Amino acid sequence: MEKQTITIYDVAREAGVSMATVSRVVNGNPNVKPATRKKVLEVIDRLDYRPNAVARGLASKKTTTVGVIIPDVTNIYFSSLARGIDDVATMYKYNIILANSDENGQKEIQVLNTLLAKQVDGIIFMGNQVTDSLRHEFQRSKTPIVLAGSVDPKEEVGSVNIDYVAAIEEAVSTLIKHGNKKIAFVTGNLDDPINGMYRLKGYKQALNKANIDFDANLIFETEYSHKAGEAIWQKVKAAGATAAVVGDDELAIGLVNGATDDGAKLPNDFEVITSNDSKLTEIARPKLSSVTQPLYDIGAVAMRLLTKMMNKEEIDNETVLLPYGIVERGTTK
Amino acid sequence: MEKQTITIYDVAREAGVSMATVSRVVNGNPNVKPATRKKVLEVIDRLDYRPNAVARGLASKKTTTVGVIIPDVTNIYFSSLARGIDDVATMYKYNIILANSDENGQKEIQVLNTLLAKQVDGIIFMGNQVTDSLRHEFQRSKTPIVLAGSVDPKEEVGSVNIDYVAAIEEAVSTLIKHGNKKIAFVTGNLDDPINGMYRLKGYKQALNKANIDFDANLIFETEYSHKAGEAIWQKVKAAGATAAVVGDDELAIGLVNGATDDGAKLPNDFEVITSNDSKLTEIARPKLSSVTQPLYDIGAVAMRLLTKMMNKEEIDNETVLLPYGIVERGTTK
DNA sequence: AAAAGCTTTTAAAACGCTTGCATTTGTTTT
DNA sequence: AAAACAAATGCAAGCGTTTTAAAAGCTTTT
Repeated sequence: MEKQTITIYDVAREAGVSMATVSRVVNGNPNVKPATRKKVLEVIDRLDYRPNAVARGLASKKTTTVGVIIPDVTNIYFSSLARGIDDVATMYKYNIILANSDENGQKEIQVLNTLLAKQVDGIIFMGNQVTDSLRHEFQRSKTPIVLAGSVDPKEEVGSVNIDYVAAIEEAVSTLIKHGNKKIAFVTGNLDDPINGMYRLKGYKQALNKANIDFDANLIFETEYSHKAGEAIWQKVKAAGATAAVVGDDELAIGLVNGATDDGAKLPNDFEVITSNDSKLTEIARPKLSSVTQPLYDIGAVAMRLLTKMMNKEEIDNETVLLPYGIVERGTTK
Repeated sequence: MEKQTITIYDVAREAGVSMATVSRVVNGNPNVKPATRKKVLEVIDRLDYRPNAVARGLASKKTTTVGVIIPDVTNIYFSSLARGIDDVATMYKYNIILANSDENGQKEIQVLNTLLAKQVDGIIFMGNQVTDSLRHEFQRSKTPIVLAGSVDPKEEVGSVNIDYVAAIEEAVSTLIKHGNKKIAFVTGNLDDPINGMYRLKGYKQALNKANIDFDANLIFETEYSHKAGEAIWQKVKAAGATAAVVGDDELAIGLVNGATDDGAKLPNDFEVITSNDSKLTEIARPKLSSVTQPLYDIGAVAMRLLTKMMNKEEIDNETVLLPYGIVERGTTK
């Protein structure tokens, strides 16, 4: 008893029409007499027919599937975006192939290639940098791509982000306004333009406006993890910082916990503003002050943008910036 | 200038062999003379040929894609499993179609159907209950399915879990040993057999062994969120509980934060043991004592089991239980 | 009632690959 | 050197749809 699949051909025979007609009713093509449609629908129902999407994909050259390259699903920042992506994908009848890349350039390229082999209709990429080899692959395939919460300085591909420069400038200015002069800049990989270019730029601009000299000793590059945050506290403290802007919530909590466990009282002894406003910020104690970002929306808008590209619709702006804000919670005075 | 795809046929022509031969080298079939293989490989490289997975899928009836139904990627418990799933999927050359279900029975069925339409080779299901209609769909399709961190009391489908009964019994016994008599049982939906059957059973068994009467007022059913945890603190307190076992880490942190914000000092005024040992337990302050589960491994083993099923390999045991433990951190004396 | 013009329906050719079977080529045996 | 066998390759029939061009049915017009 093998997996006995029933095909469009069976339906056609049973209904006494041609495959083409069945195909039309399945696809909602209006050129079908209501009576015929009804008859076919009945047979479909009776036979419990389910169109084979693979065959459809081959014939129509559309798979209604999009690839999503994500550094790590386990990181709440990215999983929040992913949720937004999946929801609007579903809304537009697409499915998502999710692939973790660990921000490893080689894996990214490999994954990208298998996604293209699978004929995805589009791709959403999250990751730190769009390397040249990656851009090369993007170009080669004519498949639409949009970056979500990720940036391509050359702006050659669509993307959805917030204005990281302005956001961090505002965060740092807030910290300065509170009287801090030595503010640590704690982020992940500086090769990521979000960190090494935009956020850093915002940081410098804020210092500049306040006539504070830039001090390279206050720049800390580490990984996005709680442990890394705890570990870096001693260094931050040793550098004499009285506050920090941090590029990732988990990292920020690590720093806060490192400080607290070390006897510091936040926000009086030390202030922190983090960057992602994930739900972790409300979970931590004290609650984290943060740049706010519409995480879910970044994913949702990115996917929406992608649907437009896949449909070859007119697009006014391929690089969209969503609004950000600053919330002060327990880690700022 | 349309997306000009080059096919196996082009390669065959250029290399002066038949499609069959090209297919063989692409698929690593050993029946090809090394010299021919080399020649074909060169052409493939030169033409930058990339086999169309959709066509392959249609011809071979294998898509090397598995469907993953997940309640919510944003929940760290599930995303940890998902990470394990994806990693071993990649290891075995599979890709993953990820679909959020919100534990909504209707969405689950719908998603399941589109996954089957896409001809996935297998399915990993995470969700609270395997309803009859779901089981019906499982049965109907001959596609292999395994549950990860989810349970089917009827044991009709493969699954990977820990022994929830024993784990919670041990957790509660620990709390009893610490002198607690009124222990709250705080979880999500009791319709989920993990909560309503297994964990609850473990809870009752522990009470029973200690000759403590079961008190229905100490059972709290809510949703898996930080907010819900904060909210339920007052009720837990009002019920006179001096400790709690909690079914989800985010929920547990909510409860802990609710207590702490209310002036309670943990663990002396109140003890908590949570269930999932996700990274949140280390992030929270005080750190959460917890039942430990190998989250990543549950996903990984589930996927490994699925590969065996897809390969029709012999399987000794379709319902596997992984080891659990108890770690006492800051929320127990 | 033939001509015109629509609306429906059908036939059959793709889509790009895998695979069973037949054929060809090459190697051993006798 | 013919016979037997093994290795390598080619042929062609699928796989289950979509889609285009052509055919068939109906209505209206004249």
